[in-house]
Amino acid sequence: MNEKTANALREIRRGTAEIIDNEKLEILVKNFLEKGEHYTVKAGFDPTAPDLHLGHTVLLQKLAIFQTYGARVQFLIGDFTAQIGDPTGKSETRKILSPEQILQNAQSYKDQVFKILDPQKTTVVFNSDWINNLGASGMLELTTTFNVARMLERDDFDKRHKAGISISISEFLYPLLQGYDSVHLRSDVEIGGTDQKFNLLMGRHLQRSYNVGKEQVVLMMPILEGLDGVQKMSKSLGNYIAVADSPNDMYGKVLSISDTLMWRYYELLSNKSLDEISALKLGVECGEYHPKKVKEELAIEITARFHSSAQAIEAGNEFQRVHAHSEIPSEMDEFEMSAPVWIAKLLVDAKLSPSTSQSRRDIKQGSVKINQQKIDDEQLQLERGEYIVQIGKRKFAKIKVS
RNA sequence: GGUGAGAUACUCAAGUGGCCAACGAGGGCAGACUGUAAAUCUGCUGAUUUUUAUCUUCGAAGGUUCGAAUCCUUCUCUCACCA
Repeated sequence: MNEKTANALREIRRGTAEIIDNEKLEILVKNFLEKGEHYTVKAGFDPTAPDLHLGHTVLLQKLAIFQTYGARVQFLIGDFTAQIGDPTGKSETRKILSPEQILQNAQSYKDQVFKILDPQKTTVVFNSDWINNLGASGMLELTTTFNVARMLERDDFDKRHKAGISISISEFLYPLLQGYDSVHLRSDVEIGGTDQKFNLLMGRHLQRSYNVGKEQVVLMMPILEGLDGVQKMSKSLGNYIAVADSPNDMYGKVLSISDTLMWRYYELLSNKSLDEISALKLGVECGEYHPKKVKEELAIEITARFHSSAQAIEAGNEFQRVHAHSEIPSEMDEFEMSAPVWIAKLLVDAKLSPSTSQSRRDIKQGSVKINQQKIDDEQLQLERGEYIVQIGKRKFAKIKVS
C-alpha cells in the first residue's frame, strides 16, 4: 500500500468504533486513488427530526472525509421506516408524516447538511420510493430471509423480551427494511452509530441473500453523549447542541459540559490530531494547562465551524462577561408591556418562566433580579421604565414598560 | 380461546374511601461553594394574584357516596400462566 492510501485510510478510520470488512475498505480507497473509481457510502436519517445536532455531525464529518476520497454519498431519508420507529431505544410507533412535511423536513436537512457535505457528491434519496413498490409479496419475500431466533439476538430486542416488554411484529421489519435499502441502493459502505450495528449488518446479510454481488463495508461511529454526559445526545432529551444554535448558545453549551466529557468531544468533534489531543490531556493532568482553558479552545473550534472565527471569539468574550464577571449579556430578548405589570406575570410574558407559580417560587428563592438587584417581593408591580430582569444565571430579558 | 395481574405526575415507584396536589428515588430548576463544570450541602418541582385559599390531575367513559387515585360497570392497552 502506498503512502497516499495509508493516509486516506488513517483519516477514514479515525475515531471509528468498529469497521467490518477492512480489506474491502482498503480496496475501495485504493481503487479510487489509483484508478479514479468512485464508490457509494450510505447513511440513513430520520425524517422527523430536521434539527441537526452535534451527534449527527459526527457522522456527517465522516461522510465529508469519505467524499474527499472518492465517495458518492447516498443521503437516505427513512420516510417509510420512520412509520415504524426504530426499535433502538424505546421509541413507540410514530405518527405518519404527511408527504408535504417530509419534503419540508428534507429541505431543512439539505440546508443544514450542506454546511458539511459537498452537494456535488451527495444524492438525497427517500426509502418510500422503493419500499412502497415492494408490495405484499415483496415484503413477504423479505421476511423469509431472516428468522425470529436471530432477530431476538439483537441486544435491545433480547433485553425487552426478557424484561417482558412488548415487541410488535412491525418492529422486526425495521432492520429488514433498512437492510433492504442497501440492496436497492447497491451501497458499498454504510456508516452509522454503534447502536445501529444490527441494522447495518442486516444490510450485508440482505445484499448476500439478494445476490447483489457485493457486501457493504460497515463503519460504526461511537455515539456522542449529550450535555449530561450520560445519555446519547438527542433532541427529545434536550441535551443537545444544535447546528443551528446561535454562537452564544453553542459556546455556552460546550463550556458547560463536564471535564470528563470534554475529552470525548475532542475525540469525536475536533479537527485536532489525536497526538495534539493527548498532549492537551497530559498537560491538564500534570497541571500545566487549566481545564477551563482547554475547554474554551474546544468551544471556540466548534462554534467557529458552524459560524465564523470572529463570531466564536465574540461568543467567548460574551460568556466571560456574563458568567465570570456576572454582568449582563450585550444582547437579549426585548419585550414591551404596559404598566403596571405584576412581576410574576412579566416573567411569564418574557418567556423566562413557564407559569406564574414557577415565578413566585423563583422569587421566593431569591433567584430573580431586576437591574442586578435581587428582589424578594412577589407582589411587586413594575411601573413605567426600562428594566433588565433575570432568573438565575442565564435567563435574561430586557423589558420596556410603558 | 381461558385464567390471573396491572395502567399513578418528566421517568421509576408508594398509596386501597376523607390526614392526597398525592411518600420515596432519579431527573429538572434555583441557592451556596467553584473554574463554567463535576462533587457536596440546601430549597423548590400541577395551575391560579382567593396563595395556611381555590381549581384541575392518578389509562378512558359512566356510576355509588356528603366525600373516590382508592368501591362498582363498561371500554382501551400491557404483562404472566394455561391452551
